[in-house]
Amino acid sequence: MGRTSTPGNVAGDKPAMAAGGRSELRLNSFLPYVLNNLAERVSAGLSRIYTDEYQLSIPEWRVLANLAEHGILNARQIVEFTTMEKSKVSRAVANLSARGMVSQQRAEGDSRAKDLALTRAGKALYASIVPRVLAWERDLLDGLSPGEYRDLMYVLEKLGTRLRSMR
Amino acid sequence: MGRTSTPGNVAGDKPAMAAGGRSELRLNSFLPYVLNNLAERVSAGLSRIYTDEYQLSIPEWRVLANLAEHGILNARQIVEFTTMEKSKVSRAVANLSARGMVSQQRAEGDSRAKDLALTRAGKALYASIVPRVLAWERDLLDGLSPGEYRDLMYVLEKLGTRLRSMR
DNA sequence: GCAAAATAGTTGCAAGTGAGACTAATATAG
DNA sequence: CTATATTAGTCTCACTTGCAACTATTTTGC
Repeated sequence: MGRTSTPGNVAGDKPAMAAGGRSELRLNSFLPYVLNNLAERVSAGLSRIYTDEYQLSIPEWRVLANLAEHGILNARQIVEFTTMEKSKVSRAVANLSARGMVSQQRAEGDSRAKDLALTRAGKALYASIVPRVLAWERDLLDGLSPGEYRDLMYVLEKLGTRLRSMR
Repeated sequence: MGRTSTPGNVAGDKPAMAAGGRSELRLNSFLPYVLNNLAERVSAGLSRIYTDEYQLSIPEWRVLANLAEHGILNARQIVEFTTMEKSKVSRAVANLSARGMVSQQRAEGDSRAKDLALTRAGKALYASIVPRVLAWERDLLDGLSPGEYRDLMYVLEKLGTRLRSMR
């Protein structure tokens, strides 16, 4: 599982050119474009599971998943984890709460904040969705070798870090 | 530029498990989640360039870039290239047209369709943006080795293909 | 050659969104 | 302490979006 050889050099070379200054834009090898197109299509494919079958919006699903994973969180923490707007999080929480999936309780020691947690029903909902989305991911990743998968996740992680340090 | 060794195994192993059926979801190694978070943050960072400084919305920028790259296109083709909603494309085209950046002309042989193309002003606008977005991308990619970059683009491409065959 | 289906593109409408004003509570500084 | 700044979360408003309905044209099938 060594280098992922690129048959036909699909991606083209890295646009380094620090000296020499070529400056043409090819969308198919422009990372922001490629990344966004792919992410949107992945999101659209996956979200059909929890929207169609569980009437959860994407923001609601993200809140659900983060609460499932981290236990008790307040809205600000969810904002940090998801990079969603705080108003978006607020509304997603309100909806989930109205549907009895999330409990809210003023936080001890800071009564501005609310401790959010999944209710029993929320956990059950989450538990019923997880296998479906994992299966979907598995299906998507099917063509990737373990090495390719690791490379991918590693580089995405690296880009995320880099991005954090850019502005 | 060989295997991208993963210090500390940031990404975790590929969730293959075809047999054995583990089923826990960890968001930080759940590709759709990681991909979307990254893509959104990349998009937010990059789009500041053409929104703040050129008053272009993201859909408008995408239309502009596709016309610059492919020459004459109709709206349907832009929809294909960008995977944006056709109404979104329609409105972006209308705006660009109103600002004199895009010309429209009924297509020969099919008078439902319109041949869209950049005007001189549209090309000039595009030409002034390209160096900025390329510089931004270069900055983002700075920490990546050429091998990592190729791995990334190759795997993203592969996922895109896979996705197309899923539905 | 014509009726029915398909396609290109626009538009109306309801829902979702982002930005920022706002309320309430807490932290900071002098 | 008290005044000021900061923070958590909600809410309002203007704008964007997605969907479906719609017009106009072209293609298909009989």
